[in-house]
Amino acid sequence: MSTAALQHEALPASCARACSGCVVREQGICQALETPHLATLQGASRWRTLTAGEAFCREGDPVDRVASVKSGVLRLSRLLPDGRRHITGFAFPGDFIGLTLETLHGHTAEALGEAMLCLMPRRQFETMRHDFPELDSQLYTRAAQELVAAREQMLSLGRKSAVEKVATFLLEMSERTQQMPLGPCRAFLPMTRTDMADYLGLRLETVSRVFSTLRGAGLITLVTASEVLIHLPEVLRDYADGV
Amino acid sequence: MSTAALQHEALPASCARACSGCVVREQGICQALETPHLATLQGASRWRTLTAGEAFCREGDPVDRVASVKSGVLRLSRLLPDGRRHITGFAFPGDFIGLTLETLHGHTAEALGEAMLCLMPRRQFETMRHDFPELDSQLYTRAAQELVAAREQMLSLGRKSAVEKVATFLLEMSERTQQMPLGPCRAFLPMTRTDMADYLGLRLETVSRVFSTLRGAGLITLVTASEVLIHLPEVLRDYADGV
DNA sequence: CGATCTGTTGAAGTGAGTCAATAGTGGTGG
DNA sequence: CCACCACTATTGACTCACTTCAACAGATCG
Repeated sequence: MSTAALQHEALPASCARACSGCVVREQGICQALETPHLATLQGASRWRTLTAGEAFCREGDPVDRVASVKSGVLRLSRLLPDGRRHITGFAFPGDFIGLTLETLHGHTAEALGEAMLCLMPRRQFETMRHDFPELDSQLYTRAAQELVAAREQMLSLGRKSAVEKVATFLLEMSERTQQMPLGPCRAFLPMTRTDMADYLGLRLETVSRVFSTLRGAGLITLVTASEVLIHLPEVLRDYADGV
Repeated sequence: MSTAALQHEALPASCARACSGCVVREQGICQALETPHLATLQGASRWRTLTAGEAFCREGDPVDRVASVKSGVLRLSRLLPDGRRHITGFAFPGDFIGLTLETLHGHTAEALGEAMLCLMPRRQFETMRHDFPELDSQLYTRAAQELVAAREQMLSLGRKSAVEKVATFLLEMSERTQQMPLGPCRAFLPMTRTDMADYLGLRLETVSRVFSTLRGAGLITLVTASEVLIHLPEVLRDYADGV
């Protein structure tokens, strides 16, 4: 995944529309389709750009389109009646929205910055699943991965301290956004402190305090509020596991 | 699901072994297979009885068999290095173990009481997935459901109070174990207070205190420590959602 | 350059945790 | 049949990690 895709720098116009040249072709669920079938996919899909904060869907909306993230990042959230919010996850380029087969959206999906989606009507999605059974195999694999990630997050939410949660989160974000495997480990944080808090089951002040603690311990440096250098990933890993 | 299956009363010998007469045929993933294919399934699968506390697999074990729960209940848990435990979920009759396609088990699966599993070697499972693509469709559907449940649990772990967590849990257990839709709502709790606590991100003392609170509020009665009558399910629902 | 949003830090409060004592419950064998 | 033991659940008193409330500091932008 490129920094360009993450931060939604304009995609080259030359590859626009063509599924064969799609920037997330390798990561997307559409990778399951043989090249000859891409024409079908291409005919069924449309692009849409979301501005910062704009919602692709809201909790309770009927699911009439599924989507693949081409660039940018979305936050997936749920609300309790009194307004408490929980962020279930973040959708990065290559991630698929609509995996859960619900008829009503279980989550609100909002763009953190500018983002681009590749959309397909749900009806057409179901038709393609029917016509190309290899899609279900791909969707299953993806759902299984999401399930593993969800359970990892449950462990964090249920049994980890604030420091452990934030350390875990930084390593997770570093894995999902890193483009330079060598050199100092870097994490790009496209979300606010409130978003992180709602993802980790903490308050924004607590997240901020933990950042300061980790900074004080020499484990990280905040280049900007949304970019972190991880100096000692192994030690941070120990923090994350409570060692 | 019958009380017999939940509590693992002996299954009738007459239907033993035959997939066509399997007690969880309607719930299991094998429902995707047409009756003529059941012979293949039957040849590949074996039964195994677990005694109370016995493990089907431990975290880190290689996944060399997948399993379908025929009777009894299993707890699926993970450990942090210092011994803190989190229970990710409970597997009831009809549930499938091995959905996540990992090569190493991410969880320990232990029987709460006596339990019976229908086992299949992983290799054979992969062969069947290849030979019968409709299985992947079924597995995908199941994984999608599990994902929805996992995200619901994340909301609970991340943003709900102790009372809300326990109320949510009681309603969930009532749904999964109830056999009498009419009359007073009943929940069977085959796990200990410690198990509930490790599932909800609480301590066993807190779970116990919340039970007393709900009892005091007239919402529930504890018939035994592991059987609850829910007198006012709608009010309990409000408690669960923090209303 | 002021307005607004986001992030940081401090001081005080609280929900759940910890430690500890007691009370049920179920199984075993004398 | 009941006395005993081991295990599980309940309840109380005290503590603490995280929250809440509040003030302030940076960043971003029209």
